[in-house]
Amino acid sequence: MSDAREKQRFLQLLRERGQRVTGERLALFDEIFSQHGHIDAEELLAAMKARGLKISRATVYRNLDLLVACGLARKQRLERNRFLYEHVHSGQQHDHLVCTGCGRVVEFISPGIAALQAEICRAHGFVATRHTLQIIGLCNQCAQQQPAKAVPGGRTAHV
Amino acid sequence: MSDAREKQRFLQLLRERGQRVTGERLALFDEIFSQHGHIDAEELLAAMKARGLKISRATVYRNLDLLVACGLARKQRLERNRFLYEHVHSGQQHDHLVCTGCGRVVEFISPGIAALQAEICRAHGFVATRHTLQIIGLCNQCAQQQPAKAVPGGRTAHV
DNA sequence: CGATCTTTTGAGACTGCATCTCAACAAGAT
DNA sequence: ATCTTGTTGAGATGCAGTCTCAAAAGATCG
Repeated sequence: MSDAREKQRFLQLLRERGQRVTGERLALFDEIFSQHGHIDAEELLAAMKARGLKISRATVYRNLDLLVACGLARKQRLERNRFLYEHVHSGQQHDHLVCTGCGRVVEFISPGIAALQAEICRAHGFVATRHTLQIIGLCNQCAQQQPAKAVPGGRTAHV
Repeated sequence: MSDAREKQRFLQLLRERGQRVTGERLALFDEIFSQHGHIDAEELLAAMKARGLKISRATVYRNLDLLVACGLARKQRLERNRFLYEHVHSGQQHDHLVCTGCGRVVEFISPGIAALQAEICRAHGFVATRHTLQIIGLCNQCAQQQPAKAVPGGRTAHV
């Protein structure tokens, strides 16, 4: 766990901002940094309650936003109706492959795409603060299970 | 207006699917194809009501999804809490620069990025059906108005 | 054209995620 | 220990989107 470093930074940022170090904040920090990947606010809330912590929904949402504001977490809207949060590791911004079959989310990093993005911004005089890139489709396994991916025709569900 | 061609296609698709050609569907089609850019469902509903059409929220949502299923429109989740819809022009998939200052959305196309994405999918054995790429930041004008973009520090709003 | 069958619509209830409210609480300063 | 002020919790509220079901309107056929 090299989270200690991040935690120090968190405490420091709180002090700089004149904000308080509360049990809830530390617990939330621990929870999100113990997660290996992405998690949404409701899951986080449930996980914390499951391990006996008393914390309210409002506090979870508030402090997730706080972590984001501190640059310690990232908030992304993926498919469907939810934000996903993930703790920031080493400042590397990455992008996502989202499988519509199993819901799995795989990260990837592409310096080439990043470079092209920078170029596009330059061309438009646009000052980027961040970006989100998701490639939606089927992962290896799911693609094999549904080989004949017919046109979503007929009177079947409107996805 | 080269929408006539698209409209024929829409009518044809409806028949193929055994679905009905209703006044509401045609009206919605006209509305979204008369829009030059992106629009969300609520705006669309409001716009249609404003011009005296009687149509319900449920119908708007249902038929937007239908247009998407027909490949005539695209649905994207951008920032904040809304889906944006846009009619598909010439099948060109494009990406978006989203200005947090004025809310403007500018489209761009980058074959280079598309190629890199394809490569990434290949490397992961991922079968992509689509993607969304947004670059969030400040457009030319807004960037000049807020030159000293300080760190979002202090006790100001948690964005 | 009118009867019939089936899809579609509309109004409003409902859902789920997220935010807001405000009194009670607790962290940090003195 | 006390005081000040940021923070919390419970529930209300907001909002986008979905669902329900009876009524209305396409399509089909005689």
